[in-house]
Amino acid sequence: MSQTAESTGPRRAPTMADVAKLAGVSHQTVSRVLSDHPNVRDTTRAEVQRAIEQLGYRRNSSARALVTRRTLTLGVVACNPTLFGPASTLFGLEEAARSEGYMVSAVTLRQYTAKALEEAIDHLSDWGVEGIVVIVPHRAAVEALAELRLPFPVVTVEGGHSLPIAGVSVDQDLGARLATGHLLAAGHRTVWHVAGPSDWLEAEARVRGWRATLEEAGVEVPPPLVGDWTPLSGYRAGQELAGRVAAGQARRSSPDVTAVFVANDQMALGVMRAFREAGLSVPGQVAIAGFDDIPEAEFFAPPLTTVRQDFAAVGKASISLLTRRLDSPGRSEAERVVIEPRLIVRSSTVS
Amino acid sequence: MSQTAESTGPRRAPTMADVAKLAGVSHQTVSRVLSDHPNVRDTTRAEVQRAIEQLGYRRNSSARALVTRRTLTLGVVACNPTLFGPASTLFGLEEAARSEGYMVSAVTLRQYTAKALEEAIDHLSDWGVEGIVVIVPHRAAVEALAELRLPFPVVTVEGGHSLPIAGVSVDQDLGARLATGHLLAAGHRTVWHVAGPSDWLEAEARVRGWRATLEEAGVEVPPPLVGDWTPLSGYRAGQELAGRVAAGQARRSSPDVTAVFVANDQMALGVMRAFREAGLSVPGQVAIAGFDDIPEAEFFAPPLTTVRQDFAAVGKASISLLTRRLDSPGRSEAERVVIEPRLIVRSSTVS
DNA sequence: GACCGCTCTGTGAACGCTAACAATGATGCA
DNA sequence: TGCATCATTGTTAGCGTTCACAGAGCGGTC
Repeated sequence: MSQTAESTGPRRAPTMADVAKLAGVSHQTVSRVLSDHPNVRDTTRAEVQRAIEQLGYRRNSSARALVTRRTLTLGVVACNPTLFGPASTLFGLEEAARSEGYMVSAVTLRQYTAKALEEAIDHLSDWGVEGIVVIVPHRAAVEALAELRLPFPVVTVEGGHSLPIAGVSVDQDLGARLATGHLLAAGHRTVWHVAGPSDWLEAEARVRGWRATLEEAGVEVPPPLVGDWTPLSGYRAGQELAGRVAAGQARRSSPDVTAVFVANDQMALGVMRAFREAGLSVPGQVAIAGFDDIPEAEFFAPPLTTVRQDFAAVGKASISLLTRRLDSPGRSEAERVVIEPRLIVRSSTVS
Repeated sequence: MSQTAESTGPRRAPTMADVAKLAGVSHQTVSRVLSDHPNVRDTTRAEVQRAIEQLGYRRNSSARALVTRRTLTLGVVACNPTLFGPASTLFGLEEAARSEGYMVSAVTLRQYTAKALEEAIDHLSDWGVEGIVVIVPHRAAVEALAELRLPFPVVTVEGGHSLPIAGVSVDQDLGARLATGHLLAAGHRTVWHVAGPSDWLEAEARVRGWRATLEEAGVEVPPPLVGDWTPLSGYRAGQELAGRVAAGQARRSSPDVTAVFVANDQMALGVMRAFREAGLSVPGQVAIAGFDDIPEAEFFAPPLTTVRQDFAAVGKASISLLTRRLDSPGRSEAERVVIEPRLIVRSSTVS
């Protein structure tokens, strides 16, 4: 009861020659039919089609790639596909690639070292990808990437603007300004910040936008706390902040904590838990804004004001940047696409 | 300032023949060095290695695949890589595949129709995958899959047990029993259930486990509510349940709502929001348990009791199942791997 | 010294496809 | 009718590997 039919033996996959013989034409004509070449008589084409279906023939991609020198495969190096951002980007990216006729192969990274990145890229090169998208918004990784002289085009996602690599990114600075400005407009004297890890480019840009907004408004800039994107680290930062609220009137060394801009929604969740445990009401005593707009954010207690990033658009854009490069290998300037984020106001900042 | 060096022109990638010429040996010897064949003199091997490095030579995977008839590529069809489960599975799976020397190419599905599934598989076949993992725990999809007679092995993830396809799954029934049993043990008269969409196999299995536990305990089985995995649908179900609590003593047609087992954490979040808005305390008036243990669950308000699934293990197991099949094509029985879930008790069920 | 067996290396032929060119027949037009 | 043109098809030669086999050289055994 094996899957192969009858007793024909192991029966190898049919080849173009088999189809040709059955249809009574040359293999080249079969090839022409498959690649939609115009100069094939309709009756011949039909005959070939029938033979193809009858045999269940499929073109051998390796043979094809060998002679055309095109594998039609794109590689992706992703940091952690469990995070909402990278996962969504990957989703949009794969769809875009498929619709342009490419296959995408992904490699995930456990560590963000130059070595791990090189290994990942090596692995992809071994399989002959025509280009890669790197979704590792980590300073060290992007710098290592810039050093590498690769024989195919590379596009980064959130790779920053300082290095000469093509890339797509959301305007993190603007996002941070939207959130911080929103809190200031609500009447808060200043806005505290729980940042992401300092070696992440996104984290850094969000700090910049937050700081600039405060400085432009001429208000005091409190020292930012630093987390690692996880709810737990947000929880720790929240405890620290709650402590300051409690100290309150007593200690006048830093401004009151009445508003916090947290660098991502997961950490904001942790911060809110800490506040809850400390008996602080949100937004009554402290207003909180996050970043990302993960699907859960709307249902947090209270629903979280946050900055939405269109990750699907990011994925799509990265593919179009990459394929554009593949089509015209001449261009070498580092093209950049920037996508605008949007502020989503919910009840964690307005009562 | 193009990426190619000097004025050597477009310069094609070096081939085995180039390496052979430089090292003063035949291409076959180069091949032997690359595949670690024992019968090569050490000095020769070193010479070849040096030539390889000097030229920056890489084996052409297409040519290799053509002659060996092995693409060393595995395909994955995933439903929605934005969900925590599939994403984590993919993560573990990719890592396992890579360590076994395979590349993985993923295709994502927007719709769960037989047609979409077939297209996805077609796409993968076109690129010559040696086998595929299907992460689409949807009844229609799995049934369609069972109909397909594919020329390569297929492994499902959460594909149910009714069909003769190899697969890996978490024991959903057990998970539901753990959660429901936990709530009964805490003294609740019965446990309500917010289920996932009925055409999802996981949802169905969780309903089964929940119902069986109640029946075995000899308590009344309330009618299950149905959501679609999203927090919003959980919110709606929560409103419905909150209404019943309010009706309370008045209406005796169904048992009191004091405990709810929700089929995933995201919906549980929605349920909790609805309860909060209705002024119901968790776990004071109603206890809630979820399923999945997403990273956020621990920081919900209150932290959520839930069932943890080891998705990384699922991914790993699916690859080992698949590669085992590739290595011994004879076996055709539908092997199944079942992974045990674990109950994580937090304060949403105990005060 | 003839023979065997072993190690190391090279030669030639696939693998299944596309590209380039050649060949055929039909058609158009002077 | 003759010649150029075009549509349609076939033939041949690779693409860069690996596999199967052959061959050279060497040491040991009887």
